[in-house]
Amino acid sequence: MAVTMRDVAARAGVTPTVVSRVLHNKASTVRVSAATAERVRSIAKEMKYRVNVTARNFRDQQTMMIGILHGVGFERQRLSEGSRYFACLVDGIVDRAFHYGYSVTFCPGLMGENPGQAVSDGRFDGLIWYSTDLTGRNTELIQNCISPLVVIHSNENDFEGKVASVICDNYGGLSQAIDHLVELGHRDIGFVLERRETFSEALERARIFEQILKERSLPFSTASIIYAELDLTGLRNELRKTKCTAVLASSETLAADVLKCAAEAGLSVPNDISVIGFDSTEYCEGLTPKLTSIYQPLQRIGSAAVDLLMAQISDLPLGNKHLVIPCGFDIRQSTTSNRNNQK
Amino acid sequence: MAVTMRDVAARAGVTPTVVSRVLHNKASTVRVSAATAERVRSIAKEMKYRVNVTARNFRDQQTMMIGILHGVGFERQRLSEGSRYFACLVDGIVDRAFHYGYSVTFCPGLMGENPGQAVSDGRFDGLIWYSTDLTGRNTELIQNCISPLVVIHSNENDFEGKVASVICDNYGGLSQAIDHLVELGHRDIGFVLERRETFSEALERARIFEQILKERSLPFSTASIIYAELDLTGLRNELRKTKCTAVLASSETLAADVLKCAAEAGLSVPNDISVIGFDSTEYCEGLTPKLTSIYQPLQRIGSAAVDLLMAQISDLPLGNKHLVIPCGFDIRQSTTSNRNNQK
DNA sequence: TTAAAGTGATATATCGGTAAACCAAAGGCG
DNA sequence: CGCCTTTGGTTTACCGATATATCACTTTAA
Repeated sequence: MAVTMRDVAARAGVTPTVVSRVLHNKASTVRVSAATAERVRSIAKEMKYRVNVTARNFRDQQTMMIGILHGVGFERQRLSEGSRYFACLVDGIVDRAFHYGYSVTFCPGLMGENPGQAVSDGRFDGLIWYSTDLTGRNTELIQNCISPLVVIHSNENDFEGKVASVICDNYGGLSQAIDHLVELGHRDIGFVLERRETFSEALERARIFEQILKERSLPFSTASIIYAELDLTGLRNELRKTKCTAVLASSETLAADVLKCAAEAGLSVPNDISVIGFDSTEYCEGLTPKLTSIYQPLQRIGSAAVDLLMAQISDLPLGNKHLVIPCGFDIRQSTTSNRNNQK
Repeated sequence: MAVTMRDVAARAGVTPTVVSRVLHNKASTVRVSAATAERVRSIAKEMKYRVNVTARNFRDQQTMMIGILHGVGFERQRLSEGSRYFACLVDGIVDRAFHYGYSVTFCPGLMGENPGQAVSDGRFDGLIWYSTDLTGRNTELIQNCISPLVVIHSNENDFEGKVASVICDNYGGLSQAIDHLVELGHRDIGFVLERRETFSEALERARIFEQILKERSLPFSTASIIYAELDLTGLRNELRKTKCTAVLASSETLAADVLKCAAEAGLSVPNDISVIGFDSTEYCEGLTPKLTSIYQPLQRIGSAAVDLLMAQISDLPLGNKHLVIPCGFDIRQSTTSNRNNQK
């Protein structure tokens, strides 16, 4: 059906080997006359020859394919934010992989299996494991994986340093936010968390929040963590009675809820209370007041993971196999009001 | 490195052919003694043999891989909604493809190229083209594509009926919403659109909205389309002066804006004005009042596309190659207030 | 007793590309 | 003139799985 290298070779009156050499510029190592090369090239073009990628990959014992392991349906949990997280991460991964000539494939079904299996099955050259659940059995599977693997996560688990990983610098991000507030004169700072929160990342952030307050010798008590129920009445009351003059919210939508409740409670943002969110999408710009936010550069996290993976696949010496990507911080109106807001 | 069929065969004292037969239950067509079969099976298991997928695919001249063609960075446009659209669609596609034993791969770089190329290159067995931009050159490329291809889109372009496609029944969805409003006694119904909207789907919905109103002999004028700027002041005024007693918003976030502006304008929802959004995520549940919404069953759209594609790949006769997936409609408080709200 | 039918396995060829080894002819040099 | 080197190729083998053809050896039927 398709035009093969043999077809081109026949028409050019040479052997497939010559065609292969010409078409991949191996002329530097092996000798092909300029005339022959030109002839082969033009015939190949004329016949619209294209390499059969599967054939080459088979021969080279590679796949030029990266697998993304992730849980099934995780994006249904927190639809909007999870989806964005997913989409941006994938965007970063796909983009960078493409740059290396690699494609990216999904394999949700493989989650929970031995992750290296898919690689040794010849499906992928390497894997990116992306999940918020890095506990129990998963930890074990990941640690024992002998295939090229990079884990993208957010918690402290470092798999005894064995597994390459990309994490986001929540500590740095929160530090920036808190320092920003302190500079503005705040001392009583709260953290808003959803009561139903099982999302480990939010809990992790709350933990780090506490740590930083203590490091800065800022007041921390049980009252520093404010819980929001699905029904926002409670949050409204909490805000009304809290002595915090600034709060961080564990997510963007939660921050939006805080803004809403503050307004309902008759509190002016940022004059009565300053608010900082997590994740800085255009959504922040649409809120009133515009929301100051810490954010994770998701695309960069994705591309960094690919870089780490490629180093493993190519057996390059990789300097640091545990990348910590700094968080971004966008200052907007919810902490600075009518001063200039950056960006 | 990896255990091959030859290794297993050698240990079992048979030829690779026998191993192949045993491991794929071809015993029905070819004869293998029960004893040999058992021996081979246990040795294969003991040696942890797994087929080399690339090798088999090469031999069978297939890839067991579906490619998703989509624009680069489209999800940056309307971050939250685009991401969700993307994530859910992909979820549906991946899930269903997996069910057929297929994997799904991204190839953003191929958008704009001849889509069939990737298939004839032996990269994929078929393609799903997913884009809001199905105009101009893309139309031509799609029409001339000879490879298995399914297009997921929303506009009327049917490519002369040549190309298999999945579209969402915007007409049906909007009809339900409008009929729902009419049943509640509304006659003056508006459609809220972002002024900056280039998102063809929203424009398409506005067009259908107009059509349905006319079919129902409901009043339609230029005032029936309400434009929202990024700054919501205008929208607030529009709502204040509109004579519409109900509005549809072209997206979920826009509907949220409408709720907000209505509140600011002193209008009670749904008593003074009823609001219906597009897309029904948990976000709708979090709004006050909870938002009645039309929605696209994105996962289903994705899986339907895979079904169509598989039929083409397997050369099965496919009954209808133009699937229209019905929209869902969730009635909540923003149209019915304190009556029972479904689900 | 012998040909036909059945059983259980082997040998071969192939998918397309390419590295490695090999080789014929032309040119260079003492 | 004979030997060595360079040039420009060709031959061969292989990656792993598997369909197809083939082949010994039984068993059965006439």
